[in-house]
Amino acid sequence: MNPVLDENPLVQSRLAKLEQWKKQGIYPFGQRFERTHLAADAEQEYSRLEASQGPEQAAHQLQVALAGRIVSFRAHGKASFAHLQDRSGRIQLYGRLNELGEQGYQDFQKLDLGDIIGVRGRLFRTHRGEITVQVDSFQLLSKSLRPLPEKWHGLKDVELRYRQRYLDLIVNPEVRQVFVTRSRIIASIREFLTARGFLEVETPSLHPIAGGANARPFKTHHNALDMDLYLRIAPELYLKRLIVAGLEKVFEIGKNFRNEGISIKHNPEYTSMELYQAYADYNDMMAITEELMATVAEKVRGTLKIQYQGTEIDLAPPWPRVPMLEALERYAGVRAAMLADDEAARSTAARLRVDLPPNATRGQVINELFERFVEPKLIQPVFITDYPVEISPLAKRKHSDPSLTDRFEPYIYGREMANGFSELNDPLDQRQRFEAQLAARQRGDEEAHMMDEDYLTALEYGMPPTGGLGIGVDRWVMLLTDSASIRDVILFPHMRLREESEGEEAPG
RNA sequence: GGGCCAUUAGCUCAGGUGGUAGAGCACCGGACUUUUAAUCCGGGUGUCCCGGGUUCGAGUCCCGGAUGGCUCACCA
Repeated sequence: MNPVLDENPLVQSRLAKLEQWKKQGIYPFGQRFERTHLAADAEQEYSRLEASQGPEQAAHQLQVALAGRIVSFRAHGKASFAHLQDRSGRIQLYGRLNELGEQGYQDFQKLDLGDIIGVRGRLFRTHRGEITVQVDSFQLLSKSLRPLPEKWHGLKDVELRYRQRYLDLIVNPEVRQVFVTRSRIIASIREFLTARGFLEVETPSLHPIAGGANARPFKTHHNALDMDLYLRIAPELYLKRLIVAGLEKVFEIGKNFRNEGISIKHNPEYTSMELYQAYADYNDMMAITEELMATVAEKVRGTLKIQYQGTEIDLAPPWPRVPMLEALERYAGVRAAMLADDEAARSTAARLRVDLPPNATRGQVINELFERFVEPKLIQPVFITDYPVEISPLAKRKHSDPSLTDRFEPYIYGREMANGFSELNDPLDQRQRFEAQLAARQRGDEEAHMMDEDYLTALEYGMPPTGGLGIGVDRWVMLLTDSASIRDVILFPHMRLREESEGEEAPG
């Protein structure tokens, strides 16, 4: 990434060619070009022609106009081969002196890897069997001034791949495939939900109060209003206002922003899908979760048995439902009796050498023990249910045990994939929960909720019993594209700013 | 933020114990009208991440810093 364009000799030679084109009266950053085919369509149509008319008859019959980037070039004296890449793939070009003429062929040889051209020609099949465009004419549509990464090894440097994703996408076809799959996943989600009567909505990203999740927000400022705002950490509380409004079935796919660490599983901005359904509960949400995830997997992978990082995951519903306390006993040997109250829970944690704040509640202990001992073991899809009320400030209490909630999270490959519950619609209980969160905040928990009076007002008008669900789309895409890092499924993952090369920091 | 590792040509990478920087691709010049990682002949194009230090001499050793990867902590 040399900011000074003309220092690099490779760039120098391309700039020289640029001048040559200009001298010939050809502006090297051209106009629109009318294509007749994409590379893949041209190949397909030619194959059909061969099948119907026979290979000899088909040759040089099909006229095409294609456009794309030159990604390989093999000169053979008075004839040259190249590959042209467009969004559908690559097709070979064959340019000869015979068709192009003296000047045309000279120009053809002046092309550099990376140049973007439009070609017109006729298809034929070479001796080696590759469908190829015999180029009759071409025009330079955009001159490339920088050399592309290596053609055989591609671009490996992870930092360059993320920082200059366009290069990654040009030279690494499997990367392009990941993002095509990502797009298909999101399209499938929309299709699935709209077919079931859900309304897609868009709620604000700038929140006066960051709510709907336990997370640290980014802060920003509105100048004209002279008002601090937060980038949303979840759309939840706005979507539930829409349930109060009577929209009944809504969903939103969008970005959340969390001011927290970056890791293989975390990007500061990430995509979530949240849905809310009036008159439903968390059992309905589990059903919709497994059905949605299975349907999308089937659509993009063609199977419910997918490979992830060498492990087979079977997404076929129904997935088992296991209450959290039961999971703790089954996977960690911790019985519910050992977690009877705050005191007992803390001493159990101490015995298991799990560090917790001295005033940790029973719910926090349960959550901590679960994450530590159970989560990594949940490889095949499973719903963990009945989360402690202390860590679920927006979920409805269980009828049978008010210390727990009607909440679930599906786990796959040891990862939390989603979060859903029967929504708390009792405004009085909700106020108490917020107050408990405020108390936690005062004790230094920066991720605890803020008081949201406006949301409470909405609840006070009456919200129907509602099931809600949030899915982390990026992690889902990781699973379905067998990607190890969240950065491999985000086009431009967050990267630190490069240090300016001038030595601005004081020596010693 | 802590720990470990990495950073050498446009790209992919080599460079025991300190002694004038290398290969493949790409690029430049030449040959070649069905090649495909084309081939053949000739050419190395460099801020060895940055800044100090040790040394007669540093890509290599020491210190500090930057960026990235993995990992731990926090989170989805």
